Amino acid sequence: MAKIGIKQVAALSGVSIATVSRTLRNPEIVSEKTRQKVNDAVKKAGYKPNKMGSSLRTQESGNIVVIIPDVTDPFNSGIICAIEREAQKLGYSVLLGDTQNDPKRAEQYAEMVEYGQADGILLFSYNLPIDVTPDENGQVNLPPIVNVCESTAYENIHKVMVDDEEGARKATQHLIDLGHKRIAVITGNENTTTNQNRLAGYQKALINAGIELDDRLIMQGNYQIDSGVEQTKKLLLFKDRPTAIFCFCDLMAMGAVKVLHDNGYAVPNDMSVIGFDDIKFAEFTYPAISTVRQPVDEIGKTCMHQLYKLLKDKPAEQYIELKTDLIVRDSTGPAPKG
Amino acid sequence: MAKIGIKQVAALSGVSIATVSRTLRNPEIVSEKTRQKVNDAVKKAGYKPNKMGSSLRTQESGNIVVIIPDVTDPFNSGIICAIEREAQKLGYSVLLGDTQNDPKRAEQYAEMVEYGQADGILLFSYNLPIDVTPDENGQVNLPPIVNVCESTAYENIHKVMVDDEEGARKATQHLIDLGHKRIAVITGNENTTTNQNRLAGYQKALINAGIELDDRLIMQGNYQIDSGVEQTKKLLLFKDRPTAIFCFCDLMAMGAVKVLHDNGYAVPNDMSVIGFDDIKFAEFTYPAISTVRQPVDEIGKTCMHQLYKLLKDKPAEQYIELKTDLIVRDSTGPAPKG
DNA sequence: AGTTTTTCATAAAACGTTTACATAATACTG
DNA sequence: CAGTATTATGTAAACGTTTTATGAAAAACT
Repeated sequence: MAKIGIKQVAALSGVSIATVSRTLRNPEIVSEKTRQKVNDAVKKAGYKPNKMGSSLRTQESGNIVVIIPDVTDPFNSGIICAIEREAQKLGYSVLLGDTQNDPKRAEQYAEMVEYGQADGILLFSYNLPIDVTPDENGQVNLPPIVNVCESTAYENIHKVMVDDEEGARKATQHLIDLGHKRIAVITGNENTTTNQNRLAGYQKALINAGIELDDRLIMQGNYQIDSGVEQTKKLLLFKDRPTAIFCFCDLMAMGAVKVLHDNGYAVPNDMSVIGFDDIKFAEFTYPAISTVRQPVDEIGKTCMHQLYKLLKDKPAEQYIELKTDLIVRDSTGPAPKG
Repeated sequence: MAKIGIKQVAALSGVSIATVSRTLRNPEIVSEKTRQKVNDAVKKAGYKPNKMGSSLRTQESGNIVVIIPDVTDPFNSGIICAIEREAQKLGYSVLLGDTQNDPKRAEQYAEMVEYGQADGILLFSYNLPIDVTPDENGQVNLPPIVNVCESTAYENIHKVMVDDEEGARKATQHLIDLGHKRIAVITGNENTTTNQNRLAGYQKALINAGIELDDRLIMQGNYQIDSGVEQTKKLLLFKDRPTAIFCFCDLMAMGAVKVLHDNGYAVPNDMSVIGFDDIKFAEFTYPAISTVRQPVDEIGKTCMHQLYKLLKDKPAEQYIELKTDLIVRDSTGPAPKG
């Protein structure tokens, strides 16, 4: 069984290969009659246009690569899922670029566009895996790339962000409203912009409420569940324990709740816990975790659309900021008396 | 700035393009001297070989597509992560094929190899998205594909499976050993092979222990967390409640534990719960969930290696079965007296 | 009928590689 | 040193498309 390419289809339908190609890509410019013939032949032969051939010719791979630290994180996998759905609608395939937090790997993935393996990049990271030193003409030539959630220092790049500061402010305010005064945080990785913004939001809320900042209540986590566990343990050792813990992601909140339970604390009666992200299972833990919802589907959809515009040389907003929602569930409650 | 291709590098280093290509792909067959020249030119020009060009010529995309129902499931994302790591080592990129449980999409992803967009398939599904009706010569020509975890009915295909039956048997036996007699299960999607095998394991363990089967204790779940919630609620309505629940995945176990807590049951004192998979956060819930560990990294690694063999026309084992481990944590305990 | 316009199809030239084959250069043999 | 084996390079033909000229045929005007 000889391999069937466009040539075979052309022969079968008695037209030139150019006509076959046109029938498939620009049906409207070929006459009804020949279109029919060609389509029949395509179907009969079971012709599948070779992607590499067309990619080579059009100089478009039809792929995008999403560079993300860890697919295993439920927040990330939620985003990826949303992206993929949207990418497919727009005719793109997604290459997975799980970096495992390794900048080297991020660079390798980013290079995919230089190699023509991908047309654009969706970047979830605060460090830029591409070179932005200007060339002799002072021009930086960026690949189509949109920076999502985590912001790189490089300004001149399209971004889709979440209002982390406001989100954190709302969470903190929620705790304050419940009467909490000693509110600890377990942060994410120190250098991430999400972390910095959330921290700012937390501090602003406290200041705003006239609560003195206490750096001892700022525990350094890393967005991973174990750090939620570790840091909570440390907090419990304090003589003047906090009455509430704001974790910068739900995963750490899960870890916190776990430690609290393990040590006989009731949540929220003895200690309130609030997370961030609203991952899928936040509502299925016990108690259901109060959190700040990030609009995962919207993030995925938006960043893919932004990238699409760049890919198609259409104008795209330089900066888009999405809003969060405070989701109050059962892990936050009034501050214990005394 | 003209685009730099192999031609420019050839010109720059004063050799033919063939030599450049050889220097890059088969350095050993080109003389030390010219190799030097070429490599210098490559570096100076910042040459990045175009993937589409080479793919077209070699008829290899260098991509594999992993077809999986839902990246958002922590078990799945764990696997994907493992696969990706291994794929990279072997020089392959991974295209994400999240089907959202839609067979249509699975077929589309599978077609990627017909279109030359991917070289092989890693399939996590019990229905086959490719056509296996024999041609005129009675031959089926399969793409390079390995079927993982979930088994399709089609025998003549390479598989990497987990011993689900034994895993389920061990879990059930563990409960039996703790004195439980009324052991409910919350199953996965009815048609999946994993589900059938786990069910078989459960039943065999019971029979083996001389415990009468009670179909009312078999609750139909779907591997999603909400179904753990729903089905557990139903179980609690029974006059003769079970004393233990075996959930066919950890997610459903989380749901079960949640419902139990919400309704005032202590786990494991009033009711034991055991899961399956050992997803990353199983140990961080409260109580930490006892479960049957699937060797996620090994699964990912093994199936990728198997696929690699197929891709390189090397002999590959038709069937590989990996073992599970019983992980006893805190959600299972002795059956309540009386 | 002759001219212009429109529509449709073709031939051929890319796209950027790799590689079979041919040739040139070098090393080895007796 | 001629003759042969070996090694290193170059030439040119693929790989499977899309698309730009280009031309032929058909349709629409004088």
